[in-house]
Amino acid sequence: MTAPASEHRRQSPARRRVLDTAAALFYAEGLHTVGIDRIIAQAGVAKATFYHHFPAKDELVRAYLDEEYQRQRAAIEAMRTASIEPRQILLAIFEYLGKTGASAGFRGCPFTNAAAEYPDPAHPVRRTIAEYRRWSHTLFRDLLADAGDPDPERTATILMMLRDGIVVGSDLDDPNALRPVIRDALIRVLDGQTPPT
Amino acid sequence: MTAPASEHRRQSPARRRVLDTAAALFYAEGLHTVGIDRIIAQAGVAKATFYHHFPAKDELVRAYLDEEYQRQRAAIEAMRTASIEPRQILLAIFEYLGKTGASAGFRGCPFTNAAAEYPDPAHPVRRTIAEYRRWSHTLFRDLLADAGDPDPERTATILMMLRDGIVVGSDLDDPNALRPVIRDALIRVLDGQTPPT
DNA sequence: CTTAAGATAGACAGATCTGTCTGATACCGT
DNA sequence: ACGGTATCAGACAGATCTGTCTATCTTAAG
Repeated sequence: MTAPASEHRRQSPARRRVLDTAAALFYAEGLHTVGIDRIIAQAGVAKATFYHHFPAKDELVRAYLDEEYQRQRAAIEAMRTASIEPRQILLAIFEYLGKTGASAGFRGCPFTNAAAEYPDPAHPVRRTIAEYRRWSHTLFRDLLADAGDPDPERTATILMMLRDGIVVGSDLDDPNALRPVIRDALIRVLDGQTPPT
Repeated sequence: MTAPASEHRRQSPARRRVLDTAAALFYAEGLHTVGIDRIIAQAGVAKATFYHHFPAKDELVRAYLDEEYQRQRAAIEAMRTASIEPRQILLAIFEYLGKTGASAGFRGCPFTNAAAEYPDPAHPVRRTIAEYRRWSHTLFRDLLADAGDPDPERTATILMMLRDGIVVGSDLDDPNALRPVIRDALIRVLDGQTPPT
């Protein structure tokens, strides 16, 4: 009746502490600048314990990104099962982007930031990033299709651009100047259909 | 009649070689992963010479970004003095973004990539990035004003989002799928004015 | 010619980082 | 009660990184 061994591992408190500490440090300071020593010290975990749960640092980075991915997926899935209007979900997503972008400690997108430090597209970390981005694009496409967009694939690609732009801009420019423009931008993209050239 | 000492320094061939090598390596592999040793080895420059021209590695990073900034500025300035229609310049800029985004070795925006590795907004590297982004925004705003946009400030902010989104997407997704959508996105933003809520 | 500046090779210090290993302790299910 | 698993503390190896320093060589201006 107990959970299998792999499950034990996943829910180990030490592992949990490492993951939480790593998430905070990685996001705030970057992947290469934060060393294992600092993570385990702050998490209060022995080095052997860390390497018992993660075969290497890259695997911790992967786990950090994967958890963030699952977190976002769960939040969106909750909205979709709540049977909210697809267009309302889109508005809510972009409203949320603006809000968190202007919140304290915001430091851009964990995935694009990670990509900047892992150039090799074949690297496992990059594969996780690619997975996340495929999911995002598919999510936009499906919502747009439900909302009756005439070309969901194309509009979803534009929404990805908008999303990335908001996140980058909130980090590098004044997020409060950006915030009131987001809704406008979204509406231009959603309602401004392009006449065939 | 000779150039002043500081000018000598700037145009030193060794310095030039270091800067070129650093630019290639930094862009392709990241800032923290590329060490001084590798740069000077590949540039064929002695360590003492390097530290004669740059007080520290961060200063090299700054110089690398600053040079990219000046390069872009010069290219744009050339277009503007050629008295091309402002809207045509905007179209050309975004066309260019799509083209380079799909070219071999593309690895995203040097500035946003650098920001991911330098979290502290007060750091000189971040200041250079901020300067570049202010210039970009101002450029968009002025072009839009010339082109008769009813709210150049606001539309410029949206164009910044679009720009960042294209660059990120070209790096992390399929750039060839993105390319044919760019013009559409740009036109939706430029022509789709939002009715006052 | 003299002198100052640019350049070279490479050793060196000091810090840091990843990953391994030892040895001991606590806990938990069977 | 036993055996596996998680955990701890910390030493250790090996690599790497930044920045300094010595000692020598070339070059060009005055």
